Amino acid sequence: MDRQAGYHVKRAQHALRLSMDRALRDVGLTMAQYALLRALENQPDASNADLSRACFVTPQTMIQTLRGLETAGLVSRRRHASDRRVMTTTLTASGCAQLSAAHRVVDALESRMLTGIPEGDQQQLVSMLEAITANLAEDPSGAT
Amino acid sequence: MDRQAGYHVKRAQHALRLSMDRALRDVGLTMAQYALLRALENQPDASNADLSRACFVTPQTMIQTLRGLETAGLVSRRRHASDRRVMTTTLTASGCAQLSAAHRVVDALESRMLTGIPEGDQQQLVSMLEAITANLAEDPSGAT
DNA sequence: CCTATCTCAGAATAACTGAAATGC
DNA sequence: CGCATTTCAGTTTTTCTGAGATAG
Repeated sequence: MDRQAGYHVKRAQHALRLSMDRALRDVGLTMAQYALLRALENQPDASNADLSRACFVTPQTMIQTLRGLETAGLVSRRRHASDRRVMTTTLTASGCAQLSAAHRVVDALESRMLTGIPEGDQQQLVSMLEAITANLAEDPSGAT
Repeated sequence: MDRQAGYHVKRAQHALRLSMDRALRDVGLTMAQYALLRALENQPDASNADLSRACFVTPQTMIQTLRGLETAGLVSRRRHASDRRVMTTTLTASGCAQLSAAHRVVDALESRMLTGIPEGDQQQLVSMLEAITANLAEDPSGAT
């Protein structure tokens, strides 16, 4: 009867990813791009290092996404005022608009996803998922 | 306050995947190989087509995993008795042993993952994840 | 003839590791 | 000097799409 929860987490995430990919494609964004824009919304003027930490990818991976969005005109980058190592990133007007459009389709998807689950249960779901993530993060491989 | 549940599903699955990869590496299996072996345990003598459906990948993807396990001697394949198109796959003794070892580390991981979550809540978690998966599967793109 | 299965081959993806330049 | 940030370059991994052979 064991070995169920992990399977269902994977199943749910797989279904979510497929739906997200499809929904975001209509808006012209990939998952990685959307994640970046969301991170930037939460943390304006973030650096590449900030964004890669927020999205759990390496800076080398993040910068490719970043360049794609810069080329597309959704973000712009400039040198940090006081720390000249850093390139800060900001949403352009066009990027804001595209993010809003993405939010609409993602909110609709999230709403569909949670259909039939009472509000209180949804909060408990989030709590349990947070607990799972925290439990798994406790490194058992010995990084002191 | 919205757009939370999807994020947490992704976070949890990401943490789970990292932990699973590490745990299974000690046993000498990849996630894809473990998924295949589990599917085969649930459905002995499955065909490539069966396994690919069970694991939600294409037959072309599955056959590569299958060949890897065949070369490693964990599964063996032979022609189906009555339908000569089909190649059935079975666990070898070595495959059974390796799957058992994998079950041990995965069960331990699952147990760690669910630390502090009461039994009843765990069942509710599974129920909600099933609901989420079902809700997302309802195709809104117009396939009749 | 239509459908399902298996499999070869090539391509696109998405992430990684290594390494080097710059600045605090 | 040690550390953080950015970025170039190369690689690995995973999965996919296309195509074709075989069989029910």
